Amino acid sequence: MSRPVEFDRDQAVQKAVHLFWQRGYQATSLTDLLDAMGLSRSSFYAAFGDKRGLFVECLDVFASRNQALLQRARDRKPPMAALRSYFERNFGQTADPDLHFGCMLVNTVIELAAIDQGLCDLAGQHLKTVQDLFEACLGDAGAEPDEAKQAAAFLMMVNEGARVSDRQRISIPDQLARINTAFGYVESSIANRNPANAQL
Amino acid sequence: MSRPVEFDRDQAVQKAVHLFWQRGYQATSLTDLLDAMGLSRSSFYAAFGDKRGLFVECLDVFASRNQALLQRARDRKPPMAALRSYFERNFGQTADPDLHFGCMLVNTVIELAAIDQGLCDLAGQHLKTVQDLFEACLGDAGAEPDEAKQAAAFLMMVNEGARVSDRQRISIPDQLARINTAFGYVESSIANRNPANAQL
DNA sequence: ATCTTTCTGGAACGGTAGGTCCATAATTAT
DNA sequence: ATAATTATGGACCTACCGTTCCAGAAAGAT
Repeated sequence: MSRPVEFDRDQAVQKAVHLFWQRGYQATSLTDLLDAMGLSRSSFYAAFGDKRGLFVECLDVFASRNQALLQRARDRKPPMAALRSYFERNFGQTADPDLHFGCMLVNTVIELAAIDQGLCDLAGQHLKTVQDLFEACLGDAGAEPDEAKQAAAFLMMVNEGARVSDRQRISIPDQLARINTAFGYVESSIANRNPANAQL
Repeated sequence: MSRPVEFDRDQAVQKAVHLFWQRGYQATSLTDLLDAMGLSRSSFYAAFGDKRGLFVECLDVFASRNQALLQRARDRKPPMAALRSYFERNFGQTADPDLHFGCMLVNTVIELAAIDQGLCDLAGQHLKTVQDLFEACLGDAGAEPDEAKQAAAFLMMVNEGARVSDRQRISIPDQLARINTAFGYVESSIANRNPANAQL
C-alpha cells in the first residue's frame, strides 16, 4: 500500500527510556531524543504524538521491565532473596560504574510533582504496583497479611530512599550495607512473630 | 553615599527558596522568581549574580534551617523523640494540606544528578551533615559508635524515601505508619543490644 | 540645590525550546 | 510504468529561556 516505516520502534523507545531515565523529562530536549533515536522530527511526531506522549510510553516500558525483573526473581528464588535481588540490582553488578540513574519512576515523581501531576501520578501508580509485588513476596515468606502490607509499605520507602542514594554515587558497599540493615530488620521481625519460619 | 537597596534581601531569598523547593531548579523561570521576589531583572542580577548563584544560596538557606530544626529538637527532647520529630515534620502538622514539597535537598539530588553535578554534590553534602546529626542523636540514645553509624545511614535512606513518598501525596496516616515502622526497627535493635536502655 | 553614586524598570539580545508544515523520496498495488 | 499512499528531511514558526544593557529615578553628601 505505501512506504513502510524505516526505524525499529521498540529500539527507538529503548533509547528514549535510557535518555529520560538518565536526564529526566525537562532536561531531555527533542533534539537529544532525535539524535539518540535516529529519526527525524516528522517521523517522531507521526509515531509518538509529542514529547509527553513518548514519555508516557517510556514510563510504561520502564515499569513493566522493572516488574518483570522482580517477578522473574520471585519465580526462581526464595521470596526474601528475590526481594533482596530487586533492591541490589544496579548496585555493583553492572558493568558501567557511571550507571547511577536511580529509578526512573522515583526520578519522575520528584521532578514532576509540581509540574505535571498526570505524569507524577502515573509513575506513582507504577510504584504502587511494585509495592503490591513486595507484599506478595512477603506473603510468600510467611508474613501475616497485615504484617505483609505494613512491611511492603516500609520496603517501598526504603526502595525510594535507596534510589535517591544511588543518584548520589554513594559507594557500593555502603549502599549494600544500608539495604542489608533494612532487610535484617524486616526478616527478624517476620521470624520473631512466626518462629516456625526460621529460614526464609 | 548613594541610593539604598529597596528590597529585603533575606525575605526575597525566602520567597525563592519556596519556589525552588516546590518546582525545582529547571521549572522555575527567572520570571517566576522576579514576580515572587518582587524585584526587577537588573536588581536581581546585581544582587545574586545569576539564577544558579541564587539557587546555591537557597540550598544553603534551606539546609541550615533544616539542620537548625533538628538541632533544636535535640536540645529539647529525648534523642529518639527528636529524631522522630524530624521525620514527622511536614506530615500532618502543617496548616496547608497541599504543602507536599518533600525535601529540597533530595529533590535537587534527583533533578540535577545528570545535569549539574556541582549542585547535586552540594545538596548531597548538606544531606551528609544531617546524617551526621542523626548519628549524634543515636549516640545520645545509647547506641554504640558503629551501631550509630550504621543506623544513621539507614535512617538517611529512610528519610530520602519518606520525602519521595511525601511528593506523591501519600496519606498522612500511611506516611506516619511507615516512619513508625522504621523507628520501631531501629529502637528495638538498640534496646536489644543494650538492654540497659529500655526506654530511649 | 547640585553632584555623585547606586539602584531600578524595561527594552533588547542571542539561543533554544517544542511543534508544524511541505516538498520530496520511497514503496506497494495495479 | 504509473498512480496512490505514506515516511522522511529540513526549513520554519512562535514562544520563552537566561542574560545584558542603558536611560532615568532616587537618595546621600556637600
